[in-house]
Amino acid sequence: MTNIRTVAKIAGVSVATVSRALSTPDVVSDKTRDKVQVAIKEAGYKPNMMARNFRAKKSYALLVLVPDIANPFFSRVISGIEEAAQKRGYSVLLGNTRGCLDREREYTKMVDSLQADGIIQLSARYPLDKVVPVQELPIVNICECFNLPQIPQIELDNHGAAKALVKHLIELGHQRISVIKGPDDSPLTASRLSGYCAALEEANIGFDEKLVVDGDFTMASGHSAVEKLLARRERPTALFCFNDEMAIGAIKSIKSLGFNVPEDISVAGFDDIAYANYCDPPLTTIEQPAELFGKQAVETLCDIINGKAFSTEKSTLSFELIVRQSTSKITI
Amino acid sequence: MTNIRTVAKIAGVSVATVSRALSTPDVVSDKTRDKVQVAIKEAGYKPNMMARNFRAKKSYALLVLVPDIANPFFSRVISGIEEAAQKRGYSVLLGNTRGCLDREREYTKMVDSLQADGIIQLSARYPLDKVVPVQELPIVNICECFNLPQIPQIELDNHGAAKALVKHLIELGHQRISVIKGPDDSPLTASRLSGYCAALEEANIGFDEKLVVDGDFTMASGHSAVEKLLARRERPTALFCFNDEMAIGAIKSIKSLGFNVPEDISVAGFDDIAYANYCDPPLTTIEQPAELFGKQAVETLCDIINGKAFSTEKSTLSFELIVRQSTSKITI
DNA sequence: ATTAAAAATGTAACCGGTTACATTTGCTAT
DNA sequence: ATAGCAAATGTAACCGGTTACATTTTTAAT
Repeated sequence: MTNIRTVAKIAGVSVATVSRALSTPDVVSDKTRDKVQVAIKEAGYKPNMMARNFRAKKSYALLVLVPDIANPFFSRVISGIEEAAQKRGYSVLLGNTRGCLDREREYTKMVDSLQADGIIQLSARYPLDKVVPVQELPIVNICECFNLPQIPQIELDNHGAAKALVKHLIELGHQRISVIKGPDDSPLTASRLSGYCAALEEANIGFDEKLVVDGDFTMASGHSAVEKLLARRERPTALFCFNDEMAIGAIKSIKSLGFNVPEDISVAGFDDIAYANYCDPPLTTIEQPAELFGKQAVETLCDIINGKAFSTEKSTLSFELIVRQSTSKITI
Repeated sequence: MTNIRTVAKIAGVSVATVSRALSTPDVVSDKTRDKVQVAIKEAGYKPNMMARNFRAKKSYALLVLVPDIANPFFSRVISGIEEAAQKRGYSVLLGNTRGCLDREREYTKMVDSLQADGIIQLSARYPLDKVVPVQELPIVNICECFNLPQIPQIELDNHGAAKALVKHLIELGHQRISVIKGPDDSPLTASRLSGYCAALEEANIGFDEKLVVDGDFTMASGHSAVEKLLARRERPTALFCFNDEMAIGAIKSIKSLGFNVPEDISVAGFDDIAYANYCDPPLTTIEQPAELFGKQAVETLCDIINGKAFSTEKSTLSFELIVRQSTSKITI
């Protein structure tokens, strides 16, 4: 393996000059720079980034901790992360945690051992036993936040989005609006539920806890939740699922029970995954700026890593209500 | 930052002993090992992996080059890669190439600069101008292969899968079977098309090139392809799409034109993405062992990296035909 | 008790860059 | 021509581990 010393020998200069010709070419004379370039070509020299990074005590790698990389929403976020990271000269390390705390902890050690400069976490669990300053463990928490004031967080206006969606349903005449929520340990569940309640309250509709059923963000859970819901005497006329997958599962279930969407029951989701526009009927949902989550996370994390000023205020991104054909005016 | 020398001083031993206590504990006496452990705890020492890897000239990172991380099939493959890599002590670097050759080339340099030990490529383009031995650029090509005999490749039996699927359609009585193929520069297109032809030939059905239309693996392309297809005088009775996304787009289009699936036209896809079981009607398709692709790729790549024996034979994985409700007996 | 062999430990070079500091070279002004 | 300064280059230490080789300690055998 040719190294910088080989190049120096060929060019007839010192290793320092070769190093400078590469990293700070402006301080090297034109003549010398050319000599070095020729020598580099002749030697077939490729700088050893590990050596460079080791010296600089930086890995130039960002670690992404994601509960499930196969989730289409997370995929888009990661796509945004990758693009932004690449632009800034960082590489992206992938950590699929499957929601498992052990794996999160394990991956977090990569920062201690200088294998990653920082972490972007896409789920709501702080990976250490106690919170340390972000300078010590550079971390940005996005999409689903654990609400620690010391940690930079980027989140959708989940309350506002849920409220807007439910308001849309109410405007269509719906009063009995069911919810398939997420797991109770997810902060998304709480904020979307509060948005739901807020919309009901504004319209003077009473909250009925029997209309709220559990889900876990999978299509299968949406499917099974509906069976309970429609077995009841008094059926809801609309159904708000806390993500698109559950809505898709719910629609399948509703149809197989002999009902129609939206004629018998309106269904709405959350996320606007690619498929939402292709299901039958196309899904009314909330669009999230997935790639923007990734981009902002990278920018904030890089600021932290490089000791720049950054805000510990939670950053809130805006949503868009996408009305498609899965919701319609109530028909009696 | 506490380093190995600090620990050595505290423990009252040499740096070599500390290093050995960590990497080859069996050659260190019990007493010394304990002393070192205590010193490590006292110093709060975390080994610097960059230094270790630098010395070993190995990054212990595998680079995954994927054309589109948001593709649900690729997501599953990556999930399999991540799991297998983690088990073997490798981390996973993500390179989203968006099918762009420049980005592939750029990422490939990470191996030259020792930022990655090898590459798993999920698309069919060799990233260098000319092929070099895998020992020089450790690379494994999976899912969609460029057919270079020197490069280890793992692929589905695409010909056999397409043939089995078309045979299934023929057995249901279909004779006019349309195809929405992929881009012509993808080897998947050729092998799946040849499987289609083989099935037709076995059934003595003539090949009609007017039944084959272009697609690009997106839902939108499946949607628009159908419009051309059904505008014709003599409609096909079945449609084989080269992936599930296009099939989903096609189904939407078919329905919006007033036809029913499968009564008027049977539709089949390829990949068995999670959604295939939840669309309406559920999609007949080919299941690919996505995670297994990832696992085998990691194993082969690690063998190459570590100089072990490996096969340059193309490895072929088996598929499964999943018959759901989007295909049915022809009705006339 | 003595010695040989084995086990444990220490010393120091090494990996391939970067960079503080020292030195040399080139340029300008008198 | 020469001092004075800036620009260019060189020397060598340093980053934090690993490991070949040398040395010391322990164990086993006579």
